[in-house]
Amino acid sequence: MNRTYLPNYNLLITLLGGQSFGWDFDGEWFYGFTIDCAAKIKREGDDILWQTYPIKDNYEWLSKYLRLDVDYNNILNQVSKDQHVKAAIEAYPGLRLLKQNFEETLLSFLCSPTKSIVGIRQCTRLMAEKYGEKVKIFKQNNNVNVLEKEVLLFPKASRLAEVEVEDLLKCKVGFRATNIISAARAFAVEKKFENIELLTTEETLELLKSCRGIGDKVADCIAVYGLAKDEITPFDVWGKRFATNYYGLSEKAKYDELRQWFKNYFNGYAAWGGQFLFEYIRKSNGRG
DNA sequence: TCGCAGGGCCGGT
DNA sequence: ACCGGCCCTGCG
Repeated sequence: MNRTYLPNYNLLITLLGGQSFGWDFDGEWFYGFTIDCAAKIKREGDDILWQTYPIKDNYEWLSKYLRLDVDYNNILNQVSKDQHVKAAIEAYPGLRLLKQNFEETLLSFLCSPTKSIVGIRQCTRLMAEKYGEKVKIFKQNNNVNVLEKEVLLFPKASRLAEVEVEDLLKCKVGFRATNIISAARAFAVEKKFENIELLTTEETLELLKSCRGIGDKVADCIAVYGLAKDEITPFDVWGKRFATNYYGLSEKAKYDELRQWFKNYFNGYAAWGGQFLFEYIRKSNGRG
């Protein structure tokens, strides 16, 4: 087991808040499956205890996924522009943004339209069970490694590219099935996203939106949670609510107007400001 | 039990 | 620029 000093990092709301869908918390450990790694993490004071599977002690993976390189205090200063954000930071101290694997983010957010977070989590689990690679997780008993559980990783695009629609429908993805399969093919066969990390944010969004099933909102989610594009934030129903309720934007404002307004307002850190506001307004409306 | 909304998107008007 | 339909689930 590894120990890493990591104060001011709210694992609960960051891992389970709706950025990612593969984490569970049993009251002590967070267990997660992603496309390339399974992990367990536990908070202990200012430290976290953690392990990765099947590649053990993979700090490189952990550091990238949790974005341990960001200057968090600077980000908080940058986004603390008004009473609403300040209240949200107060309410959810240590909330962070993840940088997930792009392939996984692409495929999991294709499951998201008109679904609740609970529903998306269910889809990703069913897809992992059906198409994912199996990984064994161990725990230590008296210095002996004992099998703790087997988890299934999020499926690869190359696997999803070859499944039948009928079969994928068993994962309760509904009308999103064909979109998921065609995006998986675009990724794995056409190599459509090969150079996506080199593109500007605008180019990235255009490329994503050229896929069936990816509109403004899903494109933003993939860009923020999978590519760490910090200067934009996704606007779902809750995002539109904080835009109108807190900042007086029109209910009829178009998506691009919202995106541009918050991009300017948060000066390059709209993703962070928006994430605080999203959690804040959502929970204050009873989605605890 | 039923109705509704859920981290929307697309195609027809 | 608007609007209904989509496949299904959890929740009041």
